[in-house]
Amino acid sequence: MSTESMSKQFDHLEAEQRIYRFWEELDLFHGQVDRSKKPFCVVIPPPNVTGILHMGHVLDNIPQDVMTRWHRMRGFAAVWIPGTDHAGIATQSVVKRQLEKEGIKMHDLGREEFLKRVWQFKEKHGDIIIQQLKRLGCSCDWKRERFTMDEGLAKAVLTAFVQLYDRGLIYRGKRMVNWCTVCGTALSDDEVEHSTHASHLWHMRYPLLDKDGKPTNEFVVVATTRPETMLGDTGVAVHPDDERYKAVVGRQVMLPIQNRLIPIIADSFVDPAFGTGVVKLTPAHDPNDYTASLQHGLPLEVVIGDNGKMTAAAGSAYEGLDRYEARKRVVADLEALELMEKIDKHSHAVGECYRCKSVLEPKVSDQWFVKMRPLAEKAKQVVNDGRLTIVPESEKHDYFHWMDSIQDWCISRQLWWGHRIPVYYCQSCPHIMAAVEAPKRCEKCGGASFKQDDDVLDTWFSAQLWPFSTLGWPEKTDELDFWFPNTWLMSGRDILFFWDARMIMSALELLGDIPFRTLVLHGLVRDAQGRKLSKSLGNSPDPLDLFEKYGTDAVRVAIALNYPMGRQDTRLSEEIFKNGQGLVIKLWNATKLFLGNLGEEVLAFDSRAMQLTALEDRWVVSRLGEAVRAHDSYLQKNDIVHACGAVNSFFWDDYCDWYLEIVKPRLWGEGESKRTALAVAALCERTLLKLLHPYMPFVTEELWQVLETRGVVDKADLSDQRSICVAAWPDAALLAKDPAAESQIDLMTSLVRGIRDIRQNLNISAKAPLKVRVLFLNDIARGNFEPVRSVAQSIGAVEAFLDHEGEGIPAGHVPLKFNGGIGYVQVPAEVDVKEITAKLLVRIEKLEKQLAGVERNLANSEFVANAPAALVEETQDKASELRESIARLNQFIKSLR
RNA sequence: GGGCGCUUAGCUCAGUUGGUAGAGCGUCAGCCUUACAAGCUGAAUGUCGUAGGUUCGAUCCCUGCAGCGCCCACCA
Repeated sequence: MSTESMSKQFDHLEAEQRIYRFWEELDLFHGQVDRSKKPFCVVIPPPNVTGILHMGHVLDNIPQDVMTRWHRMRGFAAVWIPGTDHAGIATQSVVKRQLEKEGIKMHDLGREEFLKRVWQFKEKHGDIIIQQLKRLGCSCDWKRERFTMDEGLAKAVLTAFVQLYDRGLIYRGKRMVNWCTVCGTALSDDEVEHSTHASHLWHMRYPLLDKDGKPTNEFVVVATTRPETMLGDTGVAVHPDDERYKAVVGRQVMLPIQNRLIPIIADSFVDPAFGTGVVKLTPAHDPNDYTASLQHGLPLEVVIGDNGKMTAAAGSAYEGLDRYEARKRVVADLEALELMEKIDKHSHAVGECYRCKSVLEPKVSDQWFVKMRPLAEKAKQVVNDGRLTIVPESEKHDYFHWMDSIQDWCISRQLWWGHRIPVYYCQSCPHIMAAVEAPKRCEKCGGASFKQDDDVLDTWFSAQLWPFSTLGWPEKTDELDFWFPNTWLMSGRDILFFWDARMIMSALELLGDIPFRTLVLHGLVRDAQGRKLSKSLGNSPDPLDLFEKYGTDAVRVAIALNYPMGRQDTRLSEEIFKNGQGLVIKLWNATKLFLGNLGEEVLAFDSRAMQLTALEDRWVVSRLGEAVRAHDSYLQKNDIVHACGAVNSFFWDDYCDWYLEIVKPRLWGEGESKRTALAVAALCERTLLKLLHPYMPFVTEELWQVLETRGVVDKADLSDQRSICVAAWPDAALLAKDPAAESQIDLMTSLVRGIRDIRQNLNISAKAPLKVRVLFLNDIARGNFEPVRSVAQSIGAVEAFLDHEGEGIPAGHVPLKFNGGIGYVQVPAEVDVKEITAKLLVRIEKLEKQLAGVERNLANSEFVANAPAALVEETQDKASELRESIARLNQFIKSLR
């Protein structure tokens, strides 16, 4: 590509997919076990197989791609393992709904046929999210793509189950669990979301019987938030020490509507201060009541069915009614019976399903559980002793708290889509067996007939194995040996407990090691008003729209520069994407400037052997090295914002705004000076493209190819030249710091800025030549000035710099301060004296304010006595400096009159 | 109910061994300067949430208060 054909801007719509195909053809992302290199392994948090890309994925995956690309370029044996999650509940309900649209009921179809349909659905839609991750530029090893229900992973899941079962860490038990009536399955405690609802506290009268079981005119009044459950009451409880009710303990009440006699018992779980101090007991539908019923031998009466509708036991008047409809009905019926004492307003928290948001019902049922206590202890240990790092550290607090209050994990789900629990019930005896493969004979009785458990496992059960199941566990593979533990894991804060914590526990238990060395958690993105992104609010931009509008590189770099580090969430606005786009354009144009001046020449240089004499060349190389060092040290600390920011500000502020502006005259000229400037610019270009590549992979690849085809070659750069993806990361050691050059350029830029400031203040045009007298603080400053004299002259449009001699401000000059001395700019005759005076007075006022502050400190004897000597001295210098400046300005104003 | 975080320029946010504040965007002013007007140059703007405490000195450390947010939680 020649300069002429380098288009005006980067056509991201045309280029991105072409470039991604190019990478795939070269097979650059396939990680190989290579023991001569250091391993780097990241596993993607597997998106739902039927999902589509949203901003959450974008947020998750950009840092992973940045880290993977960075390590790959740094010569690690890097692999980023992709894949998808079968997402039990979500996928099953999508397919179920789809079938219903066709008028097919899932249960009519039967388990086997239904699963066939889900697989078909998966085959059809499973690739969408993968293609979208490619659009995002993710450099995943697609040859290692996995699915949580593929053959290998299924084996891992069953093996894990059997091992935990054999160690006594998995058991079956009758418990009260959270039941989602919409999804039709039990959930774990972590899948419950609590939210506060404004509701009522119904006070209901239960007619009291006397000691002999005869009706009385008395009542006990119970308070409840769920009146419909009274149909299943099998008792009433009061606190044993509650004087108000001591007399009635042991007596019975007539449960209204049901007309059933139920006992009044005493139990200390009752809070006498709440409501009336009397609690109705519905053992089948309340966890506390269930516990109490076990102690007091109360029966279970199930009145709400699995589908959220009232059962036959609720009575024929209620059977089949939705639970909320039944609530209204019960309240009305009790009112009609004059048994409703009062209804208070009351707000309380209810548990909701994290998937479908419907209100959960407590339900007593047989479920499978994992014993978490022993696992949690080990998981705390590895974080405590620093083997596993959590970033940001503040999240450790939540982690430990969760581990400390952990309950056993309900892993059985009453679904069809998922890993079927590998437990077999002998049909000839009560023995049950857990096995990866269906057993042939019963260990106990030798029977050959088995029934497999109907339930499937929680999706998070398979997800927790992801860091090692994707590497081949339970087989002893080379990959597992090399890449486990994973290097690094990035996830949103919202799945710390669902996923991250459980991976830690299962890896420790099953492999005896941590799953990854560093866990990095990020916050969420919100919209410009600070609201959560959600479909219903319509405030969640489609990432693909953003890619098309701004370019994927622009979106990526914008996210990187605004990443929600730590606990803070980040607000997204179109503004940041526009800025990202600006950076892409700027990079494009800087390269265009460089190539435009290269002409048809071939530029083969050796950066290691370059003898830089021009000050700006030495300076920019020094700054470049500083940028590499800053970037790497930030990214080492997982600080993507500052890492990317360091490169960004070098590129824009140092390279474009100063270096390129300074060397333009050299580029327009001829000869060695031009060649050197081109070589330095080429070094900067090549280095910048590499530094920016993890953030902006597409445009940097495009420009890298342009430089390659134009023969811009650094002989010192032994990069693999096929693609920037495998180019060698810049070596900061070759870009040594040059303090002399830095302070010289610093002097120059501050001087030029001072002159520009005066031009603006006095309305002197940018090009009008000025005469400037300079007075240096010392010989060092004078020495620093000489090499930059001509540069400052051209950049500052200065006709001549003259040495200032003598006292005070020369007549008709306005003073400025720079890092190294004082300058006096000769004021052209046509400038308005009044205007200058006014502006100077403002400046004097500011200086005087500052001086007052400093003098106050110095007047304080305790400050002088206690502050470090160096600070006191510094303050004194500052005071005299300020006094001098004020005096100078006053003198100048006088001289104008 | 328990725990945690946040409060800094008009907006979004940086700011660690405590030494009176920064960036980007926006605003204003001047520039179409042969890479880029999606650009360049410059300017203005802050009792660092509030009341105390420690200190010579507090945006920073401690305490109370207010507002916002997050996580955890079976008072019916």
